[in-house]
Amino acid sequence: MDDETKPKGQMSAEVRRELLMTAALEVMKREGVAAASTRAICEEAGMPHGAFHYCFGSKRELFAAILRNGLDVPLEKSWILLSPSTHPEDAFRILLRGYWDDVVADPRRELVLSELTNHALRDDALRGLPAWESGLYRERIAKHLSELAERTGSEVLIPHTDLAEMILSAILGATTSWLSHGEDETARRTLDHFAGVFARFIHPREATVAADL
Amino acid sequence: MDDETKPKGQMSAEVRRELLMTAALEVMKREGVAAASTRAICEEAGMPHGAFHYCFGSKRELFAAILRNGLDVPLEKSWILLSPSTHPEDAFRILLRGYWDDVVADPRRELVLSELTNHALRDDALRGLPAWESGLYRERIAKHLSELAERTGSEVLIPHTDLAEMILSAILGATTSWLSHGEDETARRTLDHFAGVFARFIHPREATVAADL
DNA sequence: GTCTATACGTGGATAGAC
DNA sequence: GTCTATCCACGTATAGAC
Repeated sequence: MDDETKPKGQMSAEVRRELLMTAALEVMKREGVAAASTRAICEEAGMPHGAFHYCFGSKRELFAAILRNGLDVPLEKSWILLSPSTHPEDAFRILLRGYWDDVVADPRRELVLSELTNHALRDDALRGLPAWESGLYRERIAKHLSELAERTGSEVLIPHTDLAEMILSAILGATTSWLSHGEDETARRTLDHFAGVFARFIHPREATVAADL
Repeated sequence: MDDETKPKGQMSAEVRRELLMTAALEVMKREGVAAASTRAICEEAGMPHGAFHYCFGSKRELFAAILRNGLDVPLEKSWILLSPSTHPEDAFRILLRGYWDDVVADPRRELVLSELTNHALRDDALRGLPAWESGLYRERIAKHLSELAERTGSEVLIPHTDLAEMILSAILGATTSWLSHGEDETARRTLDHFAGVFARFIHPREATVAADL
């Protein structure tokens, strides 16, 4: 039962940091980022309040750790679902629906993501993290677009990063809007519309060109 | 100079409420919603702290008043710019660029809008306001779409509210993404791409149909 | 390393003087 | 109506006992 060699309820600061981070996210989802005080987080983690400050130098460090860890892995899973034979028309629909499944599976998470991003943007020491994360996602999507185009022998009509940013914006916007109005069906329909739109940016390459191989 | 009949620095509670609301927005833009304490707001407005609680019963009431007042008037101005002869192709570009001009004219405002919405979503007494505002905007856009279609003798290929929601999502998403990465050119390009996309949902009606009139 | 106790500031809200 | 003084809960962070 005891996978630690330490005598009592002792555990490495490393483990404690993990516990505090997950506890923090739990509190944030339940009561909001503003309510996630160091006291509330420690209580959630079952630790005394004093534990906090020998795991993290300050609350800001905890925020930085959470943001750096990456909160969501948008789309990453769903790209894998695409088989080489998948039509671009269907590809984006599968992709956005996969994303939406993740959202409805844990809706509060999206609100936390927005709150955390806003929080970071207001803090000089954290302001860089949203930009970094945003760029990371865009690059990933752009890379997947290249692979998709190559696999299906198609070409993307605009720069890959442009389409990636559009996809990111559409996802983000539909989700944000849904947080406000709460209409599941509307969000689903909006994403489906966008899927159709994005597919039109993927154009099958001429057969004659393919023959060059 | 004195447009008040009251003897001293006296002013109606009505006026004070207005002053507090604008002061609150000022503080929020400068330091964030979280930093907008009743004390900070009163200081900004040049009032003593005690003034707050005979203008608003609670801080929540101030938030409700601000949210109900409507923070942004998205697109509303720009629709007017469209002349009857404007091609749908150009219409959306004019529209989204007009929106973006407003954003860059006062960038902090968008961050505040996001913060305020998140705040409201966490408060049982305020949760309804974002939904109400969201629905209002969608309706307005849908109405303008109808007018645009009628004026140009075109038809919209999907339900007007569907396209309205897409426009709203695209705007919201592009703005939110821009708040993170801060790249003005990227945002502008993204919105232009979306403008082109939306135009394809507007289809000129058959000349033969128009002849029916 | 671990945790208790505490320091110190700030928040929203109110009582009561003017 | 207007404002001062104050209450009390809660925030981050630290000092120091174990």
